[in-house]
Amino acid sequence: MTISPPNRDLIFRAFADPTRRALFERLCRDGALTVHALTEGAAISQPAVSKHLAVLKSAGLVHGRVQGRETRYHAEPMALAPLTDWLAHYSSFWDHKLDGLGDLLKRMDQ
Amino acid sequence: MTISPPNRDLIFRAFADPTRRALFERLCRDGALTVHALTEGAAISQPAVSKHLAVLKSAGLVHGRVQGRETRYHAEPMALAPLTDWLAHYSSFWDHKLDGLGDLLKRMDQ
DNA sequence: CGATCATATAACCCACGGGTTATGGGTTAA
DNA sequence: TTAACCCATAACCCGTGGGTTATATGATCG
Repeated sequence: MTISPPNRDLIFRAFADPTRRALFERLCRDGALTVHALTEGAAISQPAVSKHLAVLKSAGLVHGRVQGRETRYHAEPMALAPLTDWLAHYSSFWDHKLDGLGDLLKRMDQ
Repeated sequence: MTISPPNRDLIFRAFADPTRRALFERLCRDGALTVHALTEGAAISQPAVSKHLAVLKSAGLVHGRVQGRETRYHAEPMALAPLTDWLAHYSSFWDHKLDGLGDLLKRMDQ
C-alpha cells in the first residue's frame, strides 16, 4: 500500500464535510468574503464557520487576509491540483472524457 | 448554499479515509482481489477491511462478486465521475491541464 | 473614551467512525 | 461428515470531529 502525500490527505479530509465544500464553492463563486458574510445562511454559528475555514486553510484551499477588524477569505483553486492529479492517475475515466475533447480544443482555438 | 447530490457526499466521505483510498487504488491496479488478499499487508484486521469495502461499495466505487466461498472485489473507476465533474466545475485549473492535451490526443491517434 | 462589531480561541458535549474480538453462515477440502 | 477456510455481521471501545456557548482581543464607530 502506498503512502499518500500529507497534502492529499488534508484535502480529502477537508472536503469530506459538506459544509466545508459549500464554503469552498461559495468562495470560488463569490470571491473574497468575510467570516460574517459566510456565516449568513450557513445555518451554523460563527465559531463553527471559523473552525471550518481553519481546516480549509490548513489544507491550502483558502487564504485569509486581515483587513482592519474583518478577515476576507478567498478560495485557492490551484490547491485542487493534488486531487486532479490523483483522479487522473486512478481513473481509466479519461479515455471516455477524451471523446468530447476535440470539440473543446476547437472552441479554444477560436 | 447548494445541496450536493448524495452520491458526491458518499464518494467524498469514502475517500476521506486513507486506508479506503489505498484499497481503491490497489483494486484499480491489480484488478479483482479477494478480501483475504486485500487484508494481506493492510495492517488491519479482515473485518476492518470488510467494513471499508462496504463503505466503498455503498458509494458505488467498488463491486463485490461472490465466487464460492470467496468474494472478489473490483474497482468501478466510472464512479469517479461525480468527483471529476465537481472538480471541473470548481477549478480554473483545467485551462492549465489542457496545455499537454494535444500530445495526448496524438498519442491516442497512433 | 465607551460601546459595538468582527474574529479567533477555549472549554465542553455528544455522535459517529474506525478499530478490535467474537461469531455465524456458507463453501471447499480431507 | 468433519474440519478448515472465507467473509460478513454483531457487539463493543475509544478517539476524534463538528457543534455549541463563553470569552478574549483588536478595530471601528459615536
